[in-house]
Amino acid sequence: MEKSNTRERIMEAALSLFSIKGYDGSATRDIAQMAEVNEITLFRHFGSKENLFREVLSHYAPTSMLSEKLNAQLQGNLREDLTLLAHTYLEAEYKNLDYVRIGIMEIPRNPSLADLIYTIPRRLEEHLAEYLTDLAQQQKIDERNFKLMSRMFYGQLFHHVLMICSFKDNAALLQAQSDEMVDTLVSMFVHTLRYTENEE
Amino acid sequence: MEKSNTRERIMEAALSLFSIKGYDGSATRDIAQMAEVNEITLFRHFGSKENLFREVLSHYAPTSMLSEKLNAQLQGNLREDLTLLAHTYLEAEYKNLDYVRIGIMEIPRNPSLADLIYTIPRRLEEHLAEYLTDLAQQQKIDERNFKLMSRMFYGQLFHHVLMICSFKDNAALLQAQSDEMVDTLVSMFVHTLRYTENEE
DNA sequence: AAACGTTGCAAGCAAGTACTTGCATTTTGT
DNA sequence: ACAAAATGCAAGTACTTGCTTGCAACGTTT
Repeated sequence: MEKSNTRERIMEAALSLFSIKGYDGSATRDIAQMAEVNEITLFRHFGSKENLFREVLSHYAPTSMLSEKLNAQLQGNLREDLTLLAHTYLEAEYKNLDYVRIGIMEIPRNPSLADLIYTIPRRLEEHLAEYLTDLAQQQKIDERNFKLMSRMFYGQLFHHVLMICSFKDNAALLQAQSDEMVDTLVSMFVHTLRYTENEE
Repeated sequence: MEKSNTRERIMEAALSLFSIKGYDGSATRDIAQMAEVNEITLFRHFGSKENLFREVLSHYAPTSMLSEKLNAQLQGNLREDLTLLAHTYLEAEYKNLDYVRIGIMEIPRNPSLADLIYTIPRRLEEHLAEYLTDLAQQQKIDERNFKLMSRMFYGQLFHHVLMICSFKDNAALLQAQSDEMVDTLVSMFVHTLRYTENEE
């Protein structure tokens, strides 16, 4: 095996550099050096810097089968389910911090990136909206604008991830407060939807 | 009067270009051209591109006397006050979209920028936390972690602004939904804090 | 051993970058 | 009206950028 991990090393270096210095700020020479590879090898593999950028994005793109996986685990208890959703989302995004930052930086240069970054939240939003609609039909919660509330739910979580991206120094501190934030967020939803916390 | 608005024009052009193409992506030539000024004039005024960048940031930095202004207008009615705070904040940030975008893009290049962008939210967070603490002492609302809740309040609003930055196309649509979002956000706080909506 | 694909090296090109110099021209303040 | 300050123009410097060419070394497969 071992068949040349060169390509992989280049892409990892590119992901890392792009996320720090942005597309324009990252020189192909520096990417190659970071990957411990000759610059020419980079071009032989990817043809152009723009190609490398695109391949990196698509390779590290969030697969987002999340909603399918989640459906199986939801129990019907609003508080527990929302907590599960929140933690699952945060965990997924923590692994993608570099990717998220690249997206945010390069959106103006390539607007279609916006759709890519927000792929996960988007799908999860729809998923949550459907879940809430179900609960409403069972008359367990009040009727509301569930699309909006779902967007707000994941918006709050995304904002938390963004803060961790932005303040790398205090990131540990913010991450430590994640649990309390999730608790509060979930509580707000539970209260607002007037969910009665019974067994069933 | 009229004493040469050249400097001003250059800074406006720089603000605009930086927010679209980022620091590295913006050529001094293009900035000068956009300002309808010779490139040399730019250097005579600012010395270097880096200097120009810094001057633009400090010049368009949010002054943020907001909290002082707001204190006078708060009535003691939680729902109305939160609504006022939210709309005031959103209005202020809408005017600073370029500034916000620059900050987000260039944070990795200059981490101290993070503090700058979040100046407004930070101060408002403290302000809101104090306000809620007051209400709690008057036993009008339940005791909670008000620092955290304040951060979440403005975090939600900031996220909304960020969406408008990112999706320039649907910006109008998102802006139209601002009011409903604020209503829902405020309602969540009112419900969660068990505020009894009486006269006083 | 032969053939092949992968990588490295030295050198360089064309274009773009921030920034400078010297001089002419316009605008402004007094 | 005159001096001073602000701006424009042409040309150019020193550097970086993405990217290419030609050739040699290495490892794997057959």
